[in-house]
Amino acid sequence: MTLAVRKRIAPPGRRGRPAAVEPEEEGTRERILTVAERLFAERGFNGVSLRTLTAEAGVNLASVGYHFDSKEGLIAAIFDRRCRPMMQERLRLLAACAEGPGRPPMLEQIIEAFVLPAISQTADVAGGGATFTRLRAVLRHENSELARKLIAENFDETSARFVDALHRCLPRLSRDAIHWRFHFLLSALYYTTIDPGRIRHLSGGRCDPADTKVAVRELVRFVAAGFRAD
Amino acid sequence: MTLAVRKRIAPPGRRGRPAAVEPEEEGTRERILTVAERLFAERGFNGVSLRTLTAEAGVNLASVGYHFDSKEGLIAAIFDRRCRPMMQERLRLLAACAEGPGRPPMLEQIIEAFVLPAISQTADVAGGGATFTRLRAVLRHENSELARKLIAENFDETSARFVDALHRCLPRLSRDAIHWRFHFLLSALYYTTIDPGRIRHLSGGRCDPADTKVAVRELVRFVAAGFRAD
DNA sequence: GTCTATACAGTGATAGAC
DNA sequence: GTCTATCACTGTATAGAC
Repeated sequence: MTLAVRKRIAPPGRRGRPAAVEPEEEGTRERILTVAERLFAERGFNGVSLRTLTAEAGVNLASVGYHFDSKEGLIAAIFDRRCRPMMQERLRLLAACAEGPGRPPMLEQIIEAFVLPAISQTADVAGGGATFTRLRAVLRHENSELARKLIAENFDETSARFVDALHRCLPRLSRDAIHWRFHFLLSALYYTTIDPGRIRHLSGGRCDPADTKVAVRELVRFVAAGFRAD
Repeated sequence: MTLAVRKRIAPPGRRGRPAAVEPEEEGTRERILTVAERLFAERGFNGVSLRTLTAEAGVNLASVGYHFDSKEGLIAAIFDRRCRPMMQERLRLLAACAEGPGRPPMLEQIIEAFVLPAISQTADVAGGGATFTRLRAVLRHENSELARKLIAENFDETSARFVDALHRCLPRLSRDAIHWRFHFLLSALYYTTIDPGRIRHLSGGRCDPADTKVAVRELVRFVAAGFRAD
């Protein structure tokens, strides 16, 4: 057994270090969120009891109820913490889209505004983005109803905004066609972040989604052409 | 506990029924494969012990070892049973691709040859195709190393054949570009079969991958245009 | 060849002694 | 807290019955 109990390491303390940007070094709330995100991603939502979770985080069992009401409230907060900044970034980039000389076509700009924040977050291993991506995938196959609800709450509004923008960009397409093609945009984004190993393997290591720049470029090029079909 | 033991029901027998196409009504081997596929899809590979599995199937514990050597051998046989006919169908359709008046362009034919058998199998709920699709997804997130191995063994060769065919079809593209676009083809196919609910939800129910004909048509149109980009 | 009963060695979890 | 005996359960191996 490699468990080794992992005694709660004393927090780094404030010795000589200037005040960080964050309001506090690592509060109970943030600590729970970070540990829960990792554990849920590793063992699934039902695979982690609140007892093991709070023990691992070095906090009291009851603090989950205090900060998040329930276990579902906890995972909802995890989603919120990751999705809110990503959605804001998507909408910021969407608002910045504009036609102009020397700029890519509007369609390419919109697609990039949608995928760039997601791919950047997943690529941010240190910041926990990769963990959250994995958590979403694990949850989807473990508790699809809860996953469906959380994804709807966090992604529906932004997705609708992009569907509208894409339809304004390609007005000759039917609403259904736009939806189908948006679905294939989601496909490319999802599969690229969730299973980068398959293309790496098939290409003998030559194509690697870990190279964010190349991945975004290839994805935008392919999907934009798909949207322009017929 | 709802186990209920399910005493091995006496096989239906051949009473008055003409000899079926299959060699036997339902042998131990087939029974194990079918039950295991369903249980693994529901509870994961590690979530099902050989004891509960054999009890559910109404067979002896040791018969798994006899027929499949090990638990890994069992899941390998499950993959083989589902993948072999699908791969044969893919290669048969690929061989049938040809240019000609009144036929779709070669590129569209190749893409359809790749996706049609997969989507048909997933749509075949009664035949267990949907269960196998779910099993693959669950396994991928539970035991990625085993999943990677099984997917490589069962899909690598056929995929390479299609990559070659696609490159012959679009010789001006680099090998890397072909691989990236094949990756997006896999994305569209994977996401369409694994999460048909998302587009159904976003489109207010108007777009539904359960309509196989429409799904294949939209997928082929989008992906073919993507392959022709630039 | 097919199937069965049973034995075996390894696992994580747990409860009680210290 | 820390060690240890025990337990329930796992996948696998084998000897023998049809």
